[in-house]
Amino acid sequence: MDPTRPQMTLADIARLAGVGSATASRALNNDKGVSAQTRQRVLNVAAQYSYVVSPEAVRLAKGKLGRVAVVAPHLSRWFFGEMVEGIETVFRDAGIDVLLYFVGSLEDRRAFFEKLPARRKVDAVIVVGFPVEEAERARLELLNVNIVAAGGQHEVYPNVCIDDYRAGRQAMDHLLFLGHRRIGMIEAVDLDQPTEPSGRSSAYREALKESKLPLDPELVVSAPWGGEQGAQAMDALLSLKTPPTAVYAHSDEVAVGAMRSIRRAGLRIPEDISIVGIDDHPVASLVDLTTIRQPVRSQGELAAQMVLALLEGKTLPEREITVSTQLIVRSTTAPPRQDPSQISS
Amino acid sequence: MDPTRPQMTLADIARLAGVGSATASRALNNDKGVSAQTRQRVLNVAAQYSYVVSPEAVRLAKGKLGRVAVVAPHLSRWFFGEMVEGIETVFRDAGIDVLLYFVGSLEDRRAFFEKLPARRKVDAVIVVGFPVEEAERARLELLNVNIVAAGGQHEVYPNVCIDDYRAGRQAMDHLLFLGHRRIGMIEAVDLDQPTEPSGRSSAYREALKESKLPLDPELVVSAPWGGEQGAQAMDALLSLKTPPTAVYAHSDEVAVGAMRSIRRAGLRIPEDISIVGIDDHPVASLVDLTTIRQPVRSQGELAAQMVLALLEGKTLPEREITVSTQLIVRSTTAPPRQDPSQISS
DNA sequence: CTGTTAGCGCTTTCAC
DNA sequence: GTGAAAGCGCTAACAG
Repeated sequence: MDPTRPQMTLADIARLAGVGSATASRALNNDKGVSAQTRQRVLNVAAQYSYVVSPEAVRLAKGKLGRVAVVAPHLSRWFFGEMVEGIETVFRDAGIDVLLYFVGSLEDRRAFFEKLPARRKVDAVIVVGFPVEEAERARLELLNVNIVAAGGQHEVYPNVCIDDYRAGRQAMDHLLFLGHRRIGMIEAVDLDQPTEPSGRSSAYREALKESKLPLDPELVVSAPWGGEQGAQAMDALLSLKTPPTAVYAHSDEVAVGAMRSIRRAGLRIPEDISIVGIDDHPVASLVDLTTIRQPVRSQGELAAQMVLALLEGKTLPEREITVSTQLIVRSTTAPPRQDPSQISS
Repeated sequence: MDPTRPQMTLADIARLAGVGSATASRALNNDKGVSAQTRQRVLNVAAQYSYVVSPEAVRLAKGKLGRVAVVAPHLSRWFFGEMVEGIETVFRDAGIDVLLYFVGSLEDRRAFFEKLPARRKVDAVIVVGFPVEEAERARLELLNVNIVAAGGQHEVYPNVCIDDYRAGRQAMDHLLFLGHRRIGMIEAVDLDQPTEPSGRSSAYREALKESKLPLDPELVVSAPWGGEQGAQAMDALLSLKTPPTAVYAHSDEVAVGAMRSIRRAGLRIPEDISIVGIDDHPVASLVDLTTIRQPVRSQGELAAQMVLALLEGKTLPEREITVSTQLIVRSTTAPPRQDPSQISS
């Protein structure tokens, strides 16, 4: 418990084993050029004193850090936690340490890119779930290391993500196929982070256009990620003269919030209103929410593997990996009750 | 992007500024004993080349790591993510780096304590949300650093957590006050981690005893944390000859799963069955779940602050901080419909 | 105030 | 095969 650690040094071990420190080093590192005998002797002594090398010194001496930074704007939300789990697992197995940087607020984020606390501490960085801005990229350059994006698509860096447009279309096409003609959308935005126009939004417009349906602006509302916000957004939709018969939410968390609003308004799901989300968050199956599933943990794993490859000096076979999404039909979607044309006419 | 970073060294800056490296060091570190002029000159040169010190070298030289390890068995679950957010925030503000170790499976956990990857890399470690076992404690000793437990009560290490017994009693007393006499409990266990008997369970027994109610073993079921598991456990409870009129779940996630089972069984909440959870997970308010709220993020912050204090050599005013919990009544609990005495008689 | 000189603990030539 | 010695980049005495 003594913070001032009186650790043994390589030199100690070497002396105890009766060899030079160079030999001790070689023995401990499994380097070749040491007789089996000598090596064993060193190993024994090391074990006896439960000696471990000082990672700091090793790094100083060989110039490699063996560490990577993971930067995430959230940790308590399932998507991000799951992503980080995937990342950590891969790096741990590769013997690389993960330095975690949580940039929850805009302020945190600014501070991170301004101060670059990871400078000279990591061999690479993975940004999780948010698009890096122009100015931030310039700062990141200073790190002079490889950057990979996970879950927040990015043209500039190698990345792994889903096809947001496609996911959105899967959701919309499902609703359209069921016969819905008046569909609302709850766009997710992140108040604490700069948001870029998402394929999830354009999917809505394109789908309507292809179905020759009008784009009614009042059917589109924005809400920060999160259930409560989704609930509020839904309230707005419900207060319209002609509420939608179905709602497409950008995330399950938002969708679940919306469901509460619908129920509180005395309406039934899916009889009166259908709703579909994106993610297949664990809660989705618990509330029987129809959704578009995306594999999150594997996105994290893939991103970490990309970093590993980059670190080994390999060239990535593909700078961009898109993992596929899948419609999961549960019980929050059904055909509209009455012919929507009657409503609008 | 070149992994072989041709960084400038302190010596370079010193030469460029026309001073000795010691002076340069002092200037950069804001140490006193440097004339404003000289300091400015050094600072200018450093800025010009956007120089930053090598943390590795600094640490080697001064023997402090400035890093702490956070060990968590989950990251994708709200409780853990929230906890880590709190921890990270405090350490970041203190200029300390967080090394993240995710020990999701029993195997990971064993490997962590066996290999102690954090050895000589951190000044302290925070274990999040799980009790450290005897044997593991012995291994941890080898790290020779301060250990603090967050969210998983622990008699051995300084820690911050809630009073599980009290939380359980708040839940049980609420149900009893409403008039329930036949109350089921869904105990949470962690299959992937060794579980210790929880105050949340004894609270159930004590509450019944105090109310002079019988302890019916079939009313107690165990389930791993998680909604699906909670749902299954609830199914078991529903299949009893005389199902409970109320259920006390050890966590909200489990409770939400249970709610699905209840609804699928065609029963209404709270008319037919009441249910209460623990946590006040974000989803709780979305499904109007009555629960016992615990402040999670602040537990993380407090734990980190304890570490900070320990690192400064201070003695902790209290080795154990208990944060309080609070009953949040929403709409999943109500008095039982019929006099329970009629059922049991 | 500032420069010189040792290390910090390990890896890595380069001789032996 | 093995050891001696020179760093890796910085900090911390110790002189000036």
